[in-house]
Amino acid sequence: MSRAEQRDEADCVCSVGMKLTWDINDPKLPQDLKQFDPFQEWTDGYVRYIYSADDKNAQRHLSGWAMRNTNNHNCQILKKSCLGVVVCSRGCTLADGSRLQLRPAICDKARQKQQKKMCPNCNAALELLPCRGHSGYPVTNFWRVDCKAIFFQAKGVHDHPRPESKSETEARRSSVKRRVSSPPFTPKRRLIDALGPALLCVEPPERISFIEPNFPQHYPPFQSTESYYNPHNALGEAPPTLQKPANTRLYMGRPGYEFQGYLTSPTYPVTSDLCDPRSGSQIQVTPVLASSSTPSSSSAPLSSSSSSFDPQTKPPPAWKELLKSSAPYGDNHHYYSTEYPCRYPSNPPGSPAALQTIITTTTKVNSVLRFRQPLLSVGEKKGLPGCSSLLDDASSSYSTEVKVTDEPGGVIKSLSFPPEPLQTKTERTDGYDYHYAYPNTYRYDDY
DNA sequence: CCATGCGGGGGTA
DNA sequence: TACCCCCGCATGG
Repeated sequence: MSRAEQRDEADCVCSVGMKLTWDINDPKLPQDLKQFDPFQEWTDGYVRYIYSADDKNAQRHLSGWAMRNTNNHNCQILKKSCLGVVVCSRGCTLADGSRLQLRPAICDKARQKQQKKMCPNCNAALELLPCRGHSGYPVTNFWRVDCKAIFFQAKGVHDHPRPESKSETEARRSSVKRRVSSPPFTPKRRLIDALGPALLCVEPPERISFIEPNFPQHYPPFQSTESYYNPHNALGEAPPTLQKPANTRLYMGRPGYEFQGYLTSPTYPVTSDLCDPRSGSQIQVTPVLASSSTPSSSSAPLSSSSSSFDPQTKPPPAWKELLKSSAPYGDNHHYYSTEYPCRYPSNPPGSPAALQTIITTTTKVNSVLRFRQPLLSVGEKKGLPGCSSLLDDASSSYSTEVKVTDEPGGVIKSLSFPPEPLQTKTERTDGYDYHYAYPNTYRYDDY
């Protein structure tokens, strides 16, 4: 790599994964990686990240979104699809103005059970708002392990609010256990019973820590490019700097049909992604974050926010495209499907979204891989956990140069998302029911 | 209990 | 053949 390229890379405020051109299905993934991306908890959009194989969160295939394992019949690539978010079917507003946004249980049975419960606030039924962010199908995340790296690729743009994060859910769960075992019955107990661990967010934010220190719950005032690209970031000993782009992003409403800037749970840092093309409205954030949110910072190393540096990471509303009513969940969700603004975004013809759908295949990649790379050791078992790399034999290192080809990766790379103005005005027609404007997630503070 | 993974298998285009 | 989803099983916290 030339010096110029190195510099370029250093200056480029872009994730490592997105800088390289690759697709999760490629026979050969980039090799000799020198940098890794810090773990991203809330990925959204058609993004790619490359984590260190030592990154525990990556090893666990973690995601803030409730993702469930999906069988793609390919042991090399783990595929997970988004379950959406559980909300009050009535869309009631909690005392603090927030709304209920529970994390769908991953386990099918647990989820069914969960949905039978009532909204602790208005006693209405709870409803699962499915994700249809990927051409009508749930957003999918793909994980693939290569000896020294864990490749992550996401396809689709979540068209629903964020559920509480896994850590929050767990924190509450444990919290519930503690309480349930002591006090007999209190008004609050009712809520607990109603939602199980889901609504007991009584723990102070501090308690809700992520598996790794990498998850800044408190955002430091600044982050240098160095820290961002520091491989150690992904190793668990991350410096206390802002480095979780997606994670720090407030799920801002999308222009035209946003959730009116619904935020994630109160425990999340108040940061916004003003550079998010989808963020039509802007939020005033703390000076700290504001600094990394100014338009000019989109190219500044100060912010590691993927949302601010990578257009592909934050595709414009157009991405919500194809959420045609004919989609899988088309009718069931009268409420959401017909009124939920994000369900009906406009999608300019030939939008990246449309193109992207072209590269979403993963199933049975083995066969593909075999075709493309005879040397591939198909016999390899379980690529993910270990270092089963199917690339062991790939003596030649993968070119890290952008290859503009007809390959999936090439397509991605060549894509340039339409500037947000394009759809800043879509469908927020009058009829829009703001029931689903999520100013916040629920918060339980009637203690 | 429930999160996760795995893999068989059905349905559809 | 590609891709989606469901289901049961096993494991582990």
